[in-house]
Amino acid sequence: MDIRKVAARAKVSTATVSRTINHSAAVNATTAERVWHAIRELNYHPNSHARSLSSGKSKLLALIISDITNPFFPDLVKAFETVAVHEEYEVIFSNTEYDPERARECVHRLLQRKVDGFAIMTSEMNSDLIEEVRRTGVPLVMLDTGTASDGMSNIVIDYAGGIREALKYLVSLGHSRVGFIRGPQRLKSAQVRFHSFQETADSCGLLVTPDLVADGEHTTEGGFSAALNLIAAQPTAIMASNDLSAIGALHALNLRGLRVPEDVSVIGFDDITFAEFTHPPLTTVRIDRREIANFAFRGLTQLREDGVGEEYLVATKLLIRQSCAAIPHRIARSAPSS
Amino acid sequence: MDIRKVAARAKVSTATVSRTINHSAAVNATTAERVWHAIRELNYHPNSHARSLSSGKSKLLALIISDITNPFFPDLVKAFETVAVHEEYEVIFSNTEYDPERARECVHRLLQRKVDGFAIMTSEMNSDLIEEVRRTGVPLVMLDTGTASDGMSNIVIDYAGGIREALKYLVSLGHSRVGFIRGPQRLKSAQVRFHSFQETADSCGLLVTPDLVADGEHTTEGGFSAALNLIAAQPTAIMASNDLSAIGALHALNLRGLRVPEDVSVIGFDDITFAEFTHPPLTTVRIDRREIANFAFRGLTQLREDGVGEEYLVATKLLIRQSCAAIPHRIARSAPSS
DNA sequence: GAGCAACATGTAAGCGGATACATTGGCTTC
DNA sequence: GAAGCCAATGTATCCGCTTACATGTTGCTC
Repeated sequence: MDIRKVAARAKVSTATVSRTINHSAAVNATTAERVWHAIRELNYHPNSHARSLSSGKSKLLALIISDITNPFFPDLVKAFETVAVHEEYEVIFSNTEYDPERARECVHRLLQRKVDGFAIMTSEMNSDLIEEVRRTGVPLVMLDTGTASDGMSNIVIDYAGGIREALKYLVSLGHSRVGFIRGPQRLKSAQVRFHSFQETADSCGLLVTPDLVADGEHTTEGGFSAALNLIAAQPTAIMASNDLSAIGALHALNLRGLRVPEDVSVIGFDDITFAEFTHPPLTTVRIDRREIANFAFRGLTQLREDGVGEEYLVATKLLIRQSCAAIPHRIARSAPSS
Repeated sequence: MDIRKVAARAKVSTATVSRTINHSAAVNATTAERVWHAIRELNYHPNSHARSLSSGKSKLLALIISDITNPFFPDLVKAFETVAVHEEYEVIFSNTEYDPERARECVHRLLQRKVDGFAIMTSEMNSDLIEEVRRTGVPLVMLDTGTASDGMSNIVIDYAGGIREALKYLVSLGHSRVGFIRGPQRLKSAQVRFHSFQETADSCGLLVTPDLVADGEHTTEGGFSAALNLIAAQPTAIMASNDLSAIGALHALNLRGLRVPEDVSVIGFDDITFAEFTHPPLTTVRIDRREIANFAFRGLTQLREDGVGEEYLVATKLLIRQSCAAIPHRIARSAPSS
């Protein structure tokens, strides 16, 4: 079942069939109708490999993420797939498992598939690898870790703004001893969050002693043990670098008999789906993954058209739920009840 | 940069290069080394479309799921991708969004991509569509909704066993008024769960009055309102058709001031990642998604080799956490405290 | 030393479409 | 009515690889 059969059936040449399929304007409407008819009759589906081979376009987009199991990603993947499919692209997505070596393999595999674009939504990617992709000329959109330049666009999330808004909110509730659960400091995105926390704390006159900072690795387990450590410093609030660690913290607090938000307020970051269903529902900073996905797709399209990269800014937004409370005025400076 | 350049560089024919790349035994070791060397020097990556076109194999697998945003799927997708990539396959995955029409589009798109196999892990798929795939001769593995036959394998999850185990556990804790939150009854998997609940209840001498059954649509929102309805029937335990609705139920109960598990026990199904982090941690029935993924991949491989489908059985397992408690003996038959 | 495996390598024909270029026929223009 | 044009379609090449078949080499047997 190939284009020849269709051509024979419709009594035209293969060229005309091809033109019809590709909606070329040069085909007479009547002829086109005859061709479509033959296509339907034969239940013909063009071979995309042959198409890609001769046209040089695969209509395939690569989406590289760290780990689909991390609740940050599913929304992103879904949104990206939705736009892509809508624009007649297929997406191949790949997990790097936070491993630069796997990332390298991913990229190479996908390069062979001649993808028409790379959306790399992860940080574990060596700069030489990125350079390699750049040199191939395949459009490339990065998240946080890129730079808008020739052939590459970058999506920047306003982590700093989010952290600032969140911390100021805590301060407005009367908190002054705020603990922070950091993410892996090798990730730029985690660095920025922590840095922004420190800066905002400074500007608000909060003292950030070392015992108010713990490492949570951006996981629930990490958040759990980090919170356990933080408890000794008797914070009235804990801010986590992401929701997963905030959830871990919630559990640690619960285990220690500390009530949230009465004894300790907790605030997360990302707004994963589940944040709404923790106990109590988690106040957090939302990052809109659909917006990221849309920017990524748009960036790729743009790059294909004029080759010049752009920078896209994704805003964040504080989402107040029920895991933070004001400190009763008269005891605002004392330790949490215990 | 094509195979010709490599051939020239290594001073061999393109055939030899091709053989080398494909690890054909016919190539002399010394020659092969020279070829690999040239490949490395030129940083050559074979064009997979050309490969697929001439070999007839795409090394591409289609994984069709309902919605990556549903926490049941990420583990499955990841595990499937892991085995596939390990065996040099790439996977294209697609969301049907629970929509048969989208499912049809997915299948057609992927048929054009000449995927070497379909893993359809979703139920919203008309039987004629499945028949269509079957006729193409592309290996096909289904979840729950298929039948082991020519060119098609089926993975069967032991929902009934899981429900039975869970309900018997509740009974062993002294519960006799158990509410059930059903899933969408158009899904076979949800039907089976409910049916098994009724059956087990019968065999244990439990009375399942209509007010003890509510529809939760397998979502948190659905579970929430279903639980709200069930409360009127004063159950001592609520069993949900999946974890999402169990989580919704947890919230409803909490909202109504009912403590879990002291006042009402709750039990879920699936064991999504988050089940561990609810408050209290959710007792549930685990379905091992990695096992499903492995079966799916193995099934596809098998089908390619001998074309005859098999049936794979996935066991379920009760996971006791903290959302269920025994009814104090003397009030075992009375209504929950209120 | 002829004959013949067995192995290593080369040659060339597709795989199924896209598309540059050629061809055809009808229509306008002067 | 010849020249020129445009629209519609056809012809044939190429995309980059795999592979059947052809060819060349070596070593072994009798």
